[in-house]
Amino acid sequence: MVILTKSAANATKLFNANHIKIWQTVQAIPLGKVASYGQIADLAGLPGRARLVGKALGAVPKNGWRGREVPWYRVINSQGKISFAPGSDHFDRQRNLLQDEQVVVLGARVHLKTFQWVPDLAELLFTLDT
DNA sequence: AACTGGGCTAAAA
DNA sequence: CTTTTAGCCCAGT
Repeated sequence: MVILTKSAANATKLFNANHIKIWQTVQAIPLGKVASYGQIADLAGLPGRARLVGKALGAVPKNGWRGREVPWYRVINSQGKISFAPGSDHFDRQRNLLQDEQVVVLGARVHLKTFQWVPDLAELLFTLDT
């Protein structure tokens, strides 16, 4: 006998699944590099869902994921700018964390030509793993 | 079943 | 180079 429960629990699991993919992809961004929301969405297998990446990063568990930190602050928008309002607490926190790892932030801007993560094949395979 | 507003974006100006 | 425009997707209400 077969019971397919399309329950709320199941739905919740699917919802989290996308968040988890996003967190894992963000964990693959190397120290000192940044990526855009859209780039993370693409790498996570969720093309077109840049905004979901923003939401997922706002929902990162306090202790990280699977015992590792999720470097949410390495994700900025496609223009190379921090998306939080300049001067806000969030903005300052993100900028400080980036500068702590040698990423140069001028105003709200990071020079993508210099600091954007460009994963090679090996790195991509690694993220597809877990 | 609308409706809204986001840690967005590509393209145009 | 920067800013604006017009989509976009989706979770929460």
